[in-house]
Amino acid sequence: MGAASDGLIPTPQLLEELSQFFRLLSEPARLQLLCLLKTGPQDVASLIGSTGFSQSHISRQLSQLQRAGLVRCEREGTRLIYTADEPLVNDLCVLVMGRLRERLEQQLEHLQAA
Amino acid sequence: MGAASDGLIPTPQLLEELSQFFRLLSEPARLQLLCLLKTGPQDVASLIGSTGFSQSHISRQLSQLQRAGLVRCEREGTRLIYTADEPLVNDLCVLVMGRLRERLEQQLEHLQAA
DNA sequence: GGCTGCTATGACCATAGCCGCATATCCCGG
DNA sequence: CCGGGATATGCGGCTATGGTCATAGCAGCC
Repeated sequence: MGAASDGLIPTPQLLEELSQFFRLLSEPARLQLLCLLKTGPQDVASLIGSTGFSQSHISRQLSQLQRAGLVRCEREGTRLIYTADEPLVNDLCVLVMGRLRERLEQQLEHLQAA
Repeated sequence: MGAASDGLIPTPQLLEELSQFFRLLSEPARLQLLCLLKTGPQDVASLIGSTGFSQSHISRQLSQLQRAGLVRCEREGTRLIYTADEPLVNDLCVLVMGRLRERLEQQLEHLQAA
């Protein structure tokens, strides 16, 4: 399964868009923000407190995520409440985590065999 | 499904490993190599020809992919034949492509509605 | 309107990573 | 064991981006 697109070579544009998407997740700070927001909407102050990053940094990263549609925000008084708006990210992380786990197990048993 | 880990905040190490994995896919060159190899094993010369990149660049990228276990190689005479060794990558790409498609459709109908 | 607190942005530095050139290293075949 | 082709690696230039500081913009409240 998943074989529907096997054998197809993506166009350069698609390749670029795919890699740009993965690039968003390739930064620990952004991934952390997404994971924090996964647990529920939060305002910027909370995110700053949880991560320890500067306000400007948080703002930039959230902008990127918002432009990509991974996050959305709404005003609450003077604050902005951000919300993760893409279950796909979580699914991707779960898949990759499973893979990391498999690899560790393989390394472990390879070690025990030797 | 996939909801088993909702609400869990990854440790810094896990965050780092996840993002490192995504970083591998965040480079068009590497993603292209993976897509080319997805169609079947190839030797380095073919990859150079298909991509137009220099030999040293190809070699470096393949090294990275190999260290990550996404690719594996075996000798055939004097040449190295590389093989994509991870269906996960294709699955991830399919998921993201579906998401890109959805977004384009939304933009389209949003345009028509206006 | 002016003040206050929150968020976004411009300027800037430091670093990481891509990429090619030249060269070293390796491995097969003779 | 040696030669030649194939692959890996040291080096350097360049660009992109993470990260901070200072500051501008902006929305609400008195």
